[in-house]
Amino acid sequence: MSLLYLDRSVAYRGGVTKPQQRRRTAKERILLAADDLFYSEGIHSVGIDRVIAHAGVAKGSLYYSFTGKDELVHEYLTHRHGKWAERVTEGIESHADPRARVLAVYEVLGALFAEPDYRGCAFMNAIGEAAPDSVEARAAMTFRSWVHKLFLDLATDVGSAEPQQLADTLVLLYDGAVATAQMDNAPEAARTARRTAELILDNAMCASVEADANDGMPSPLVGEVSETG
Amino acid sequence: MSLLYLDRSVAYRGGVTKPQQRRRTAKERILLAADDLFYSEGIHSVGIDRVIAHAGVAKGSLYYSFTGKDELVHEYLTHRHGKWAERVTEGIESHADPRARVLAVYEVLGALFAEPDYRGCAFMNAIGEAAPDSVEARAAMTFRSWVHKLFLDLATDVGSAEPQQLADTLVLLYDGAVATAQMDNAPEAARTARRTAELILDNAMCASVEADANDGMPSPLVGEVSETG
DNA sequence: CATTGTTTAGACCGATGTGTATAACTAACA
DNA sequence: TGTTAGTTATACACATCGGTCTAAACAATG
Repeated sequence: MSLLYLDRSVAYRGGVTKPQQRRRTAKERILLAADDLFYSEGIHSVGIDRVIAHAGVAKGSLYYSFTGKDELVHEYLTHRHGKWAERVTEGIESHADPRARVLAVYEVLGALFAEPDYRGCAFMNAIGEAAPDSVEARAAMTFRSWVHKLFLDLATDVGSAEPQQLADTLVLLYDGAVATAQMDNAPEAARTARRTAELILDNAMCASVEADANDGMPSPLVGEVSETG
Repeated sequence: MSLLYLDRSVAYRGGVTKPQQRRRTAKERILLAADDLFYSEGIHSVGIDRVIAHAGVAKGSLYYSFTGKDELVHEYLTHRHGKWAERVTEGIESHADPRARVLAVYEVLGALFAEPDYRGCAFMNAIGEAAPDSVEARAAMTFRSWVHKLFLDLATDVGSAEPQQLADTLVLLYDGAVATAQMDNAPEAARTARRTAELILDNAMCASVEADANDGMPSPLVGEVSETG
């Protein structure tokens, strides 16, 4: 099939002036295909034969570009992480008010949930089918660190008295929205999370004011709760 | 190995007077092994050879008791559903006050998260690695219906003005706790969820009172929120 | 005792899994 | 022009997958 190669030659040269038009590298196409299939069907459910078929690429190209499926999985997850972080950051940076910046995260979530092929958090899904010390688990840990830092920074900027506690709650609302949206196919979970976040923010502010006024007396929000477990 | 059969004969007879001591049926042991392995390592990651080895049972016994892996997966999930529903119901029924009954769910969650082998929601994990129209997806739908009915009933009993909206939020907190606890290995997520639920309940009650007082004016909780997605 | 339902061990099947090997071709570049 | 990196097609090795089959042993019951 010299036609394919002709196509490719055009693509390679075009990269200098119009990089977005060039034919994708085999590695890129493999990663795109893996992203598509792993996310929509699960990592263990998709064999490399499916991946290369979907990418329109020879098996040799996969093992030329990646050491094996593990590395492909790792790059799939880091790719997901990067794209999502970029998207969330964009949403946050479009607002100046600290409170609006917090709520922006749930609005980005809402947009994500509305996408027809939304199938939950890639890291959550990956962890659910992987061993504790796997590539998936490690990538998920990195992702979670990012999530926590994100919300802790936002909670700090918002001026909460207990930024860590506020951040924990915001993370919980984030995870809840993600999980509910997936399991119930319910994009409106983002709204529910956002609405609850507003309530939490109001109360966190209120609590800090109360704490100032009450001279250190623990507010209801901060007070210890009896837990059975 | 006649020893094995001797063992089994003792077990079978003992069933009448001391049913808890009898040797388990092959089917029971298979289901237990499947429950253990599927939950801790994922369904696709565990082959039937692993299951029968873990159960200490011959392969023929599996296909004598189940039509195939699909049926085993189905029974694994319905078994999980039943056990969890029982546990939650117990926790709820130990309280009379409607508000305490709601919070009891998050206390049961806290106890679950504290178990050393907690690895998230079996249905969430199953869905994450399964096709949209699979056995897993169907079992998950049934489970989710139960979850929603649970919280809608609780929200109604608590006397909220908008029980459906309250229920949606409680479900989101439930899912958030489950997901956060798994991904961060953070059992304290149950507390965070419980604390937030208390806040929501206060506000829901407050809102209904306000609604009565304000003669139909929408309270902040009920008001529409601008959503981007 | 004979029957019936349950369980075992193990051989076996075809399909699919990841990964390797080879030989040829293309494209870019020195 | 020759070299090298990237890519293709294909065959193959080897393990594991879900599942079938058989022959035999055991257990409970009538």
